[in-house]
Amino acid sequence: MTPAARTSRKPVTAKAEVLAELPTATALKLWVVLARTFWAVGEVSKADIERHELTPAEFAILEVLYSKGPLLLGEVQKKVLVSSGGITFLVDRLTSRGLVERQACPSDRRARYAALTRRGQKLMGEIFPQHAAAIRLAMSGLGRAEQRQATELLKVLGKEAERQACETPACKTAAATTPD
Amino acid sequence: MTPAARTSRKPVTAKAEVLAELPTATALKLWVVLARTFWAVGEVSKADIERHELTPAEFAILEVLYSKGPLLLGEVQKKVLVSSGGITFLVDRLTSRGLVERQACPSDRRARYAALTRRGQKLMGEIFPQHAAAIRLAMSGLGRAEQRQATELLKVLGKEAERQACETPACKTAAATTPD
DNA sequence: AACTGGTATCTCAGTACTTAGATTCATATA
DNA sequence: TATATGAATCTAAGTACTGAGATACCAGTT
Repeated sequence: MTPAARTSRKPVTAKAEVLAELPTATALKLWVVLARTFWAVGEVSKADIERHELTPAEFAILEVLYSKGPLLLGEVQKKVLVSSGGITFLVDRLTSRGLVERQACPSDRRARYAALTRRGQKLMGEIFPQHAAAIRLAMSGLGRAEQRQATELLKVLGKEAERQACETPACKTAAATTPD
Repeated sequence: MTPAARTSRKPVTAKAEVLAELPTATALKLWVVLARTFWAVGEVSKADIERHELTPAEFAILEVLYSKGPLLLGEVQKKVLVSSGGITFLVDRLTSRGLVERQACPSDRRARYAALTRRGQKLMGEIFPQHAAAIRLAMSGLGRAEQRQATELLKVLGKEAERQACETPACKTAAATTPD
């Protein structure tokens, strides 16, 4: 095909179709769909969490402590993606409800562990399976193989975006957390 | 293969590997990666938006008005995923900055349009292309074909999750918006 | 030992929203 | 027409955080 032939067969497409071919439009569309999908799943998740009088951020803390055991506050912060003042505030509130407690770190007197209390353990033992089932249902639009495929794509996407986000001066959170 | 043979060849895998095979674990992992990726891209987006003294929600309103033209407040609300009080508040603030104005709706005296002012148009004409480029860069971990694939998967995922989210009594926003 | 730079947590004022309810109007039904 | 139901927006009070700075500590250098 000659260059002339290529340019001359320029199709009569709608403006939107042409735009959809452009790299920027492809990226913007993915961003919109990503945001919307996150929102939708988040709403389902939130509806389940609110039954227990917890905010999503509080639940995220309980969840990570439940699955990983005691963690330094800074580690929790990176996992749940809140500000430094945020974990202090959230852990305070969970502590006042008797679900979480702080523990001293032997090797570093600045640092403190957050850990589930026995009551927190018991609570999560009851509500985590329900919550996991709700998430599983929320994800049921995709089969398992598709879910894994989506996970892989998002992981690659997120890794590069995270790199960019953290090279800006303002990024204090989440710097080097391997999402496993 | 007899049932006995199937059970007897039970492999000696690590606990995590076994869990990764379970449907619930697959879904939970996707949820975590989805949240983290959304956060990372959102941080990049936010960093760009804040250069213009705008919040992400404010920018989202400007963006949708810029690309779609005047829209009823309720339509804007569904697009940018905030509460009903939220758009009133946000449009008020954008109005006070001279970027947006309200217009009467001829066919329904309850309803009002939000529209960009000339100043808002001008502003978006300058900053939207920059922002689009930033998003494109944030998405550059994936090639274009992969981005389209991710978009398709997320669309299907989001559609089902949105259906579930909106069947709960608390869902007031976003009910029937086709993300185009 | 004193100093420097860096890190972990905390404090607190500020803010961007949310939630619940009120208001105004539209639409359908009797 | 009257009434009921529901939708679109607004109001006001409340809340879950954020961001910037303070404090306490660690680790390496002089």
